[in-house]
Amino acid sequence: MIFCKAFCMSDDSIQIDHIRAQWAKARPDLDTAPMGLIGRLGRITRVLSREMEATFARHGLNQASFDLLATLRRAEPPHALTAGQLMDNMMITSGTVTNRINRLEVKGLVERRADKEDARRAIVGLTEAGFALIDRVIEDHVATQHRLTALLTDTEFATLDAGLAGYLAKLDGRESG
Amino acid sequence: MIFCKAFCMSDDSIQIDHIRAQWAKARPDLDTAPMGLIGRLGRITRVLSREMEATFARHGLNQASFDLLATLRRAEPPHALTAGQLMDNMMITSGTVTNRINRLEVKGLVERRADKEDARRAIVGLTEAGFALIDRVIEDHVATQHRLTALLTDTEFATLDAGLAGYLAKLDGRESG
DNA sequence: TGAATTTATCTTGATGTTAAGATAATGCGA
DNA sequence: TCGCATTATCTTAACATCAAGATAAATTCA
Repeated sequence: MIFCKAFCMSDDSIQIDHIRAQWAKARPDLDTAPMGLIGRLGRITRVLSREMEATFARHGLNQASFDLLATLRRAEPPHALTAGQLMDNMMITSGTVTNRINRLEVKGLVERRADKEDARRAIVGLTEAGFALIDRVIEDHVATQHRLTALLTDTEFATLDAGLAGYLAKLDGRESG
Repeated sequence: MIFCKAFCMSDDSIQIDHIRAQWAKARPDLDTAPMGLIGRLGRITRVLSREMEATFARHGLNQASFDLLATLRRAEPPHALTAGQLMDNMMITSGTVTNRINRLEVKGLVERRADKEDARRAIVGLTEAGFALIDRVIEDHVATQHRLTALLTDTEFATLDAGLAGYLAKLDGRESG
């Protein structure tokens, strides 16, 4: 066997509560209640990411390339941004931006256009093929996200979404707020 | 500027709701409500991960190496597991397990011991140094997690934790349930 | 016993990420 | 105008991850 549990995510995968029970034995002095919440957040994100990656893979993309194409697609026409703007939008380092652009440029999905105002910059825009592709992928992606959240009732969805929004606001507003 | 927004996570970082507003303009036919919930999940996980990585880094570790040491520490005495057991526990591929063990073996934090029952296996155990280190790190880690969840009131914490637990149960119980 | 199969782990090659530093264009102040 | 700090991007080196396949030991069963 090369790989199993990580794909199945089945019941016998190690559960968060089981991990907490192990810690309770090994280090009964520790209060691991936060570990429960944070662990579940990470586990859910992981499960969802895997499913979404599968959607991207059907179109020959991954999370990284989808992220860049989607960022360009939802930008104002003509759907083009500089590397710096992409860095800010996607919250990744400059080296990662360069790498992502390069991969997509090779595939003919984006192109670098000279910026007449500042020769240091290149404007990265969707090619015709890139625009057509991301417009198909985003529909598939939204459908996948619907499927993944359809497990929740409307009330559960609203409660969870509100709880997450509140927590994110508090996390974001710590230093700068 | 090499890197800013991704570290600050300040108010001017691109917000989930802003992304949804962009999509509403670019593709008004799409219902992006699920994107809000899933996006916030991912964003929160990312913020928390970054803070926890900082804790690990203070001890010369990262998420990957902490994960392996912690898995061994909370296992039954003598705190040793085979590569396959580590693979199941950490939900990673066999190659990743090998790589993680190698890194920690070089650092003298874990050691491979021969398994008399099955020569294909090696039993991976904490060294004295590894045991002492993870026992210090886990305290720091738990403190970090407390700090990160202390932003929530008791009620908010309980509501969010219950919502996450319910969602995770539904995600896990799809195929196999 | 001996061949075929299964199991456990490791190796390889590709991709993605970051931090740090290199490269090169811009623009400000003297 | 010239020099220098700033800005924008790219390059490099190190590391993490996975899928696929290689290696080697154990097990099955004829």
